[in-house]
Amino acid sequence: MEKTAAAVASGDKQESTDKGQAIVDAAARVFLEQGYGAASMDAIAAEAVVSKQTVYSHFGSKKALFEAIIQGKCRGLMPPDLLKWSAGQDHEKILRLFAHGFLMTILAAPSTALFRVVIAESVRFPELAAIFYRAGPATACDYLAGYLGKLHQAGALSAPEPKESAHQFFTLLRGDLYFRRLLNLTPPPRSPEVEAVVGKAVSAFLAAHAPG
Amino acid sequence: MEKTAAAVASGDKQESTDKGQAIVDAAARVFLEQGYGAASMDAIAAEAVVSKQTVYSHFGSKKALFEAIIQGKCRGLMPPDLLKWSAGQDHEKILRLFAHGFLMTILAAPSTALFRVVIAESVRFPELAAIFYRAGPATACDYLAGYLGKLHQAGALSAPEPKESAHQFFTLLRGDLYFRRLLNLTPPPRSPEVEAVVGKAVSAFLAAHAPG
DNA sequence: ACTAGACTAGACCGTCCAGTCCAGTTTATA
DNA sequence: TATAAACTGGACTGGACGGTCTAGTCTAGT
Repeated sequence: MEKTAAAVASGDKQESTDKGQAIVDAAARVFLEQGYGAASMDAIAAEAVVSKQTVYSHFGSKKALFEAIIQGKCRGLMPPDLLKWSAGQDHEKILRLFAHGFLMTILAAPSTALFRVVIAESVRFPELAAIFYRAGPATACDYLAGYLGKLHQAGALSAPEPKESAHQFFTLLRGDLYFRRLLNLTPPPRSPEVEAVVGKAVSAFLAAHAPG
Repeated sequence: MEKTAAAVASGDKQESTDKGQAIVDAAARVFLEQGYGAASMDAIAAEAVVSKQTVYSHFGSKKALFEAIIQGKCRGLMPPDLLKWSAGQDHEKILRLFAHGFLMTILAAPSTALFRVVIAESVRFPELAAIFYRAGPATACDYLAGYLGKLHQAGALSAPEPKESAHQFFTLLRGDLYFRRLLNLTPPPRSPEVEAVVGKAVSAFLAAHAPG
């Protein structure tokens, strides 16, 4: 019972037990694949190879389980190493590398599945949408804005409002390919296709931020 | 019975009868508000002030009704007059006007509601996602590409690949505001906020397409 | 050996929903 | 006015689902 209460109260805690982790994994799979409404607790229990009662012991309700899963997935949205770059290098190259990693991440199946579910449930679960935004786009934007601010000070490019510029950078990356991906009209792209998008986006961004 | 068969066979036909139209309107409201799964046929019948049997006489099943509604909504996605512009004017001003109208349309409640539902059901109803894409983004893109092609020939800006450029224009418009709107984190914006987005987007676009 | 607590399998309850059926009523047309 | 079609309203079926309950098993610590 201790575990139950703890898990329900603070979704932050990692489910340490085998069963708990199995439930989390299974629920993530089922929810991201089928959405909140279509996912059944029976299906999740079966997927976790666990009795339904065990699911309810760990997470008191379908809603609580869903919120815990989505919050957990949001936490892992942005790979932290993606935003590490050393100063004093060719900034165009760095931007390209960063953009490539970012796009490959958000175009991959897990990210799009999560995004679709969050959008679909943004009316029923407004907090989850906010958590998603903060953990994903907002975080990435903050990091990039810091870097752009340094570039601006160094005179490498003109970005007097780094946050605005960072938003525009990500906006350029979320182009038609991302749009079609969201609508499930195209499978996760390979690196070369992403490279093409990155090239055009970075060029346009630098053109719009030419120094002087 | 004639109407029934016809309506089911070809979703293209307009529901001309009062009841038929009432069902279409009600279903659109309920589906866009609640999504496919959460919408019940009883609720739709009640909303249309019609018996459930009448709903089933016009549209044979929930799936058929949903597809007809979404297809109909997609058809009206892009206001046709939005893309009419006369030649020989200040092209920056024209682009701004066009962008403003486009953004106001896609940020309004009906468009975002439709988009959310289409994304949510893009796995269960892949054809609907394709129809949406063709009727909305693809159509708008084609029109703009035509205009950009003329501007390129006239030397007003450099757009050797008008379709690519058109995509980039729309991409710039679908910025952070659009993103937050999708996630239901912000209400439909007023004209001034949209104007600010348009200003930055058009500036960046023109900078990246400077002639010569 | 005893005990506490996690776990299982599955029956079970109440609810909701897609879709059917039907007896009776309205409406338009000939 | 006669007739056919559209429509109504509500009962009904069959099944799914969220959530609860119970009887009993397994395991670890004492």
